[in-house]
This record gives sequence, C-alpha cells and structure tokens, in this order.
Amino acid sequence: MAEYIPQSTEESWQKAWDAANIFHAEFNDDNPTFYCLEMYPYPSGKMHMGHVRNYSIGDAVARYKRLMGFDVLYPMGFDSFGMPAENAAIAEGGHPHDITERNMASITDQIKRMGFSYDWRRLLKSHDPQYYRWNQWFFLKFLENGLAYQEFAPVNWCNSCNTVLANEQVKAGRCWRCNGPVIQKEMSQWFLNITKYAQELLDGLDTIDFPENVKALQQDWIGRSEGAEIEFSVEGRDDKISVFTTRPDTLFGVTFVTLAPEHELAQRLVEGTDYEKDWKTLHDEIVIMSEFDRIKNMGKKKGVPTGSFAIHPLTGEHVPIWIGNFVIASYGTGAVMAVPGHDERDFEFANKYEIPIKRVLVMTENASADSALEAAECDLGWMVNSGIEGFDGLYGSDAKSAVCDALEKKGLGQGTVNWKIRPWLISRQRYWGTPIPIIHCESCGVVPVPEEQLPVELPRDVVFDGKGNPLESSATFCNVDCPSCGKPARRETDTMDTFVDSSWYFLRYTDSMQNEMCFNPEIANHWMNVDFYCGGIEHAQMHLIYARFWTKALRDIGLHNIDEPFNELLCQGMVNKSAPWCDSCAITLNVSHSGNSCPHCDSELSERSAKMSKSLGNTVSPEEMIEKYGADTVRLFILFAANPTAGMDWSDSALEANYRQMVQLFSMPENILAWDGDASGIDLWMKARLKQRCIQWQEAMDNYDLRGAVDASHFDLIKDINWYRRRGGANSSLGREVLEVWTHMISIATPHIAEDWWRLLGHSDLVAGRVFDTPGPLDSDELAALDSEAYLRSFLEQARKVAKVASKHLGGEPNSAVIHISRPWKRELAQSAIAHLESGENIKIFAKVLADLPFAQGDMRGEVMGFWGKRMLPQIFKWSDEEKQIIASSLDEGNVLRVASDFICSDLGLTGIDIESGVIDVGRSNTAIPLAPSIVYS
RNA sequence: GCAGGGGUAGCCGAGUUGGUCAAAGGCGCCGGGCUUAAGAUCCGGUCUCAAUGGGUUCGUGAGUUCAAAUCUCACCCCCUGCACCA
Repeated sequence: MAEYIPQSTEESWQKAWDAANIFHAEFNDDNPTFYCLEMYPYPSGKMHMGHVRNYSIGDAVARYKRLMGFDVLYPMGFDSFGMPAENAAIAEGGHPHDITERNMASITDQIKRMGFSYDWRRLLKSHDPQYYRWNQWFFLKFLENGLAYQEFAPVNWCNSCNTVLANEQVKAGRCWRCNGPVIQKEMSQWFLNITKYAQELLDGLDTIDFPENVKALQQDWIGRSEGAEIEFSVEGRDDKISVFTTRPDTLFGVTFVTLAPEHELAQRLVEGTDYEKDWKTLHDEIVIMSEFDRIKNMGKKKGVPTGSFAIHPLTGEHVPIWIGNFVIASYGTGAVMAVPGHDERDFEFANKYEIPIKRVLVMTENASADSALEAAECDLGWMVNSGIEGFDGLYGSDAKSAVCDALEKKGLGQGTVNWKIRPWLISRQRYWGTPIPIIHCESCGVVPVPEEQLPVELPRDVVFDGKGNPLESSATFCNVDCPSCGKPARRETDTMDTFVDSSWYFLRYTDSMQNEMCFNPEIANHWMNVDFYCGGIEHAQMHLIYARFWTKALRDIGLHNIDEPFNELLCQGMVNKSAPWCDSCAITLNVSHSGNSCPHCDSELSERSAKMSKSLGNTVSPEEMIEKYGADTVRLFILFAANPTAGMDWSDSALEANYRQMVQLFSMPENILAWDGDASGIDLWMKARLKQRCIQWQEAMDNYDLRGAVDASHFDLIKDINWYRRRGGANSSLGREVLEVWTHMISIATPHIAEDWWRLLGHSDLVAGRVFDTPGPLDSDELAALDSEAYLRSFLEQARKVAKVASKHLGGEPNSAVIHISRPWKRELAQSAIAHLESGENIKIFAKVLADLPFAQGDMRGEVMGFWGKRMLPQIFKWSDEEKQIIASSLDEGNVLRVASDFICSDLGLTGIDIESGVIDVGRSNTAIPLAPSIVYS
C-alpha cells in the first residue's frame, strides 16, 4: 500500500495549480462573484501561526465558493511600509527597501508552501511607487475638496519612534507600536477630516455583518453625543465662552463655568490679576502631561478661580469662571458648564471649593423642588427651579429640546452633535512611507505637486542614523523648484501613516495589473464589496474605520459606487499554547520557567493557555510543522481544533491525531477502489448517507462553520464507510461514486490530498479547478433507508446495554435472544398522539380522544389508559422529530430486524434471534414501546 | 461605572425557535477484535446506583411551564473595549 508522504506530493500539486492558472480571477460580467480577503499582512520574515490560521480559513472559504461556481477573487499582498523595516535599517544597517524585499521573499515562500489558492498575479506591495503614487493622487484630490488640510496643532509625539501618532495609535498613554511614552508637542501637521463621515460611519454599521463586539468598538470610537452648544458671555468683556453639554436640561443648575487651563481665554482673564500666578502653576503642570496622564490624574481635581464671571444665557445670572485640570482643551470646546447638582464630577468640585449646588431636576414626578441633594443626581428627571416660565415639569428629551429652543431664539445656543472621533492625523516624520506630495515655497506657500509629477518617489540617498526624519538628509529629495513660480523650494518631508496603504488596497486588488489608473471603476464595482473579510480583532477600530472612511471618500470623488468595503467580517481567534502561570502573582511566564517555581514569589507554577508570543516562548513554528506533517495536516488541525472565531489551543497530540487522520484518509481511495462486491441492500443507505453528509457540509460552509464542515468531510464520512462495510457493502461502482463526491468535500481544507484522490480516480484534471455538481436533496426512499438504519443502530446500542445486565442474571454470556416488537396498539396509540400533537391540539385532552379509539375498548381500556398516562405521554415529547416521523412512517420494525438478523447475531455474538412482532399477547415482555423493542436473552 | 461576549462532563468544545439532552465531536483514559508483536486501524465503554430501570448534572439562587442547558429575575466569576467625555 502506498505511504502518505505529503512532503513529496504537496509541492508538485502547488506547481500544477500554478501551471493551470486555475486561481486566476477573471472579469466575467455574467458570473456570480465572491471576493474573499484576508487582512493585508505586514511582511515580517516569517509566517507565524496567526497567519496560518487566518489564511487556512480564508482559503477554505475561497475554495468552497469556487467549487460552488463563483468567480472568486482571492488575492494576497503586503502592507510593506512601516517602521519595523526602518528600525531594522537603523539597527543593523542596510536600507528599508532591501530589508522589506528580503522579508517579503521569505514569507512568500512560506505562504506558498501552504498551498493557498491566491491569484498571485495581483500581488500588491505598499512600497511599490506604482501603488503609493495613488495614495498621493488621492491626497491631492482630498486637498482639492477640503478633506485634507494642514494645521498647527498639539499632537501625540513618540520619542522613540521619532514621529507623531494618531489618537487611536496611543494606547494607555504609550505608543501602540513601541510602547514608549507619548508626549504632547505642537507641530504643523496634515489631517484628513474623517469627522465629516462620522454619521455615515456610524449608520453604516447597521448595514454590514460585523461581529457585535466590533460594532460596539467602532461606536465607542466614533462616539456620537447629542447635546447643545451654549454661549455664555463674560461680564465686562466682549468675550464669549462656548460650552458643549449633553444635558441642556440641567442648564438652570449651572453655578460655575470651567475652562481648560490652556483655553485661550483663560490666560486673558487672569492676566495682570492676583489669580494669574495660580493659573500659571496649574497650566504649567498640565501642558507637559500627555492626555493619558491627565485623564489618569483627573481623580485629583484641581481648580483655580479667575475672578471673572460668566452670564447665564437664559437667566442672566452671574456665575464664577473657574479653571480646572479636568477639562480637556481638545474635546468639545475646552469649556464646561458646571452643574454640581446633577453631575458627579461637578458635585465633587463644587464641594471642594465651596461653590453653591442647586437642584433643577427631581427624580420622581411632582417631588419637592426643595429637597436636599445628598449627592449628584445624574439621571434624567423633571425640571424644577428653572426661574423662568415654561420649563418646570418637563422631562428628558422634552426638557432638552425646550432649553435648546429657548437658546436658539436668543441666538445663544443650539442643539448639536459632538463626536469623539477626531480628524485623522496622517503626517509621520519617518522615511518608510508614502511621501506627502507637497512643496513648500517661500513665495507661493504650500503648493501641491502637480499630478503629472507623481509619484513623488522615496530617495535612496538617505542616512538612517536614528536621528530625526531620514528624508531630511536627502538633498536630492528636499530641494526642488516650485511648480508654481519655479523658484527653489523645499519638499514636504512628512510621509503618510501606513494605515493609508491598507485603506484602499482591497480596491486596488480588483484591478491591480495595470498602472494607468488606481482602478477601473467598472471592475471595482464588479468585484466589490469584499464578501468575506478575515483577520484579527486588533484592527477593529483603526484599520476597519479608516478603510470604511476611505471607501466612502473615494466614492464621493466618483471612483466607484460602493458604500461599505466589507460585508461579512470574521475575526479569527487567537492561537494559544500553554505557558507557566503563577496564580498568586497572576502573571504568565516564559516557558523556560516550566517545572520551576515562580521567580517572583516562589510559589508553585501551574500551566495556562496564553497567546503565542516570542516573549513567552510558547510559539510553534509553522515551517517545522509543515516539514514534519505536511501542509494538509496543519490546515486540518487548524480548522478542526476550534471554530474560526474562538481561541484555539495548540496541542501537539491533537496535531498528531490529525496527522493519523490524514494517513487514514490517504488510504481511503485505495481501499474503496479495491471493493469487489455487487449491489446490495445497504447501497441505498450509503448513497443517502453521502447526500446527507454533503448537505451537512454545505450548510456548515454557508455559515462559515468550518469546523462543522471539516467534521462532516474528514471525520463523519469515514465512520459511515466503516458502517457500510460492516453491513456487508462492497459495491465497487458505488465506491467510486462516493469517492468522486467526497474528493470535492475534502478539497477545501486539505486540497493536496484531494488531488491525490482525484488522480487515483483516474482523472487528469485538477479538482481545485472544478465546479462541484452536488448530489442534491434526499428522496423518500433514501430517507426511509436512513430511518431503518438509524433504527437498527439504536436497537443494537440498547441490546448491548441489556446484554450486560442479562449476563449477570444468566451467569454467563447469552447466546440467543427473543425480541419483542411493541404491540401494534402501542404504535397506533403513539401515531394518534403524535398526530394529535402536531395538529396543534392540547395534549391534555388527548385522553378523551384515546377513550374513543378502537383498541382502547373493553378489557384493554384500563391497560391502555394507564399506559398512556404513565409511559406514553412523557415519551411523546422525548422522541425527536426524526423519530416521530419514523413512527408515523411505514417503517416495519420487525422487518428491519429480521432482514438484519444475521448481522445482529454476529454483532451481539449470538447464535440466533427470534423476532416477534404483531403479537398481541407477549407475556412478560410488555415493556416494549415503538422504536424500543424488549429483548429477552437466554 | 458603561458597553459587548462568555461560564456545559477529567480537559477542549457543540448545543440556547423550551421537549430530539445524560447532552455531538475531539483529546485523554479503560476494555475487546486484528497482529508474532508494537503502532495504525476497527468495535465498545467512560456522572452515579440495587441498572431493559432510577437518581443527580450544563456558574449560583429563585421563578414561569406538564416539561428548562435553552425562557424570566437577581447574584457571582472570567474575557474585551470605553471611561470623572461635558
């Protein structure tokens, strides 16, 4: 028998696929399309298990859709700009370009070894000038329509990366990439006004199939809050203070106004007064802090008075103006109307500085307006103490809009919506990214690079010394003539955030084999949007928001007509492996501590599953695993070990088990093709079972339940074949039929072995390039065959249980049995009860119906009625739909067992069985009920 | 605090339109067949008891129902994100 040696066959099948061009996606207007995409990977030098899992999932989906007759677009490429390559260039010398190309070549080899069905012709790489020129082109378009702009602003600055960061790239006050501290710095920067699309980004979430948690993350990030912008004038000055609040209904409770220390008015209010010194102290303390540290320190509320007063827009009251450390300049207007009676933070602040607290809401209707406030009452309530006619008694949104209306009439405020999402800062002071196509001219100012001069390419004559922006070291790059006036000018040296690259790559894939335009709108519209997008949850807010924004922005400059780039998003779970865990320190340790005690507290270590990571040392190299077991085994393990969205634990023993499964599968065609029998009674069952498994497999795949699909194709069918053989089946032509269908089913998860099978079946084409002619639905004969076999199997299971008990009583192994099928009236009873139930009647009145049935008359009445109440009533509900259907069907229990009696005897080790059915008087064996005959051994 | 997702047998994990559920499948473990033998494979078992039956199980407690892993309420715990956000 041939041996399973995937190492020697897999690569040749990969070459065969390649040579046959079967993964090339072509534009056919009439065919149904499917766009399957995995998140644009950064080309590190090595493929890791996360990649393997991601692509194994995507590839199975792509192959499935191809089998089902779709034109499948399934491309691959590299998000190849970014700081790791530049940092490597600084650390080890060399150039980011060369390092990137080297890494790409090596990871590409590894990806190809897995046999994924990509259309490699469409390969993208961000650092290709033919790619990033379009980033520049889009930027110019955005500049034209005002979506891109430059602003001098305080920004997040990462010292170790030497660049600014977008807000969402700052995690817990630290750089998302290097984890270094982030400080605030004022710089002139380029922004894209993503806030213009905030509402659409929020609404769009309802139209796409993203997981709930991703939707929640995006909603949080977009951060819509509805409220009012209200203007307070300042006593004795022309200045106005504009505040944003979500609670205009509490406006009458304002007892002070608070400004951010760096609010431009703050300084002017205190200048030259006694209050200036205190303000200066607070201000200086605040401005050096990162936003994160400020928020962290908000627990310690600090404030200084200004000595000035603001004028309440509706009542005209004068309230003091304070400066507080808890107000952030960049959020809203940098000023807060403080309502201590109904806001916890203001309550605390007012108490600390002895500012009056006023009740303007009550929490129950008609409650006393004078009751004391023990704490801030922050829920919605009924307005009281408004001091102006027409507000008291209003609640919730009525209260809010009444206040907004009043403000609007006076021109001092209006209802408005505030967003947490802020303009996207795209400037980066690094080399390895898309140069921003701008020229700074002393006389003309900021001049866009003319379109025909694109791309602005990255220069090679650059010094990577880790000091400042390397682009500034290139004279050839920086010195340029102004396109407008021709005088010497200087190029912008900022490059774009690399999230720009991944914001439209999926559009480029649809038409990446030309350099005339970014993509042809007709072609993009044909393939888009992405039907199935698979990747990690870590991109839930950055990439997945930017890409949605970019898609809408390109739509609005007329490049396509797609609203949302991704339809179904699947976030694959982590790949974990156990690592030492200290329960008392609550930390996971590097695997080098395995078997030792905790290095911190010396207590005993246990094991816990943790995300594979270099720092824990619990990684598994895909390369080694492929080398050892072959790509198909790794793929099978990955898909079978857990559902795509669940975390999965790496297990060497489970991997070995899957390898054995592959070995077994490999031998299947040879075994089956050696069958030399003729048609037999069990053939119908085998045919039906094959159809059933195929349906199960299709349903699972349609729901992206890859585990369920693999279960049917790689595990269940083997068991079915075994059963068929046990039941005497060996029909050679049926065997071939099974294999033909089965090969298609295994080809999506383990494509190489599927080709082995296909070749053994005598085909000269490739199964990977086929459309699957599925066996279709089950007919009634096939359903009956499934029923009778299911009945037989459950009978055997029961008979074995009983045999155990019986041998105790008999004092030895039984050698024969009498099987009593339930008496005919019991089946009739069951049938009428099921019919009764299914007609929608209440089961409780069935006893009356029963009393009129023919078999419940005379002497039998007592027994029948008793049996109904005690035994049959609960049983009716225990039967499955399938079993109920069998009972209602024409299945003849006695006949099924009689036909199979030889098989039953050999299976139970009996010399003979006697089957009694249709018998009225069965003596002591009256426990039999439909589908559960009684068995008496002797 | 708010939001989203979870808690199922030794472990992993399916199952949540109430009855198909003592609960799929995998791993582990045990027994048997095959084999000179090992591995692989095949068959069976794997909550519990006085066992063709009964008892007790699906985070905890209560409730609805003829019937609850599944529905309702409260609580506990875990993961993820947001957070003195105006």
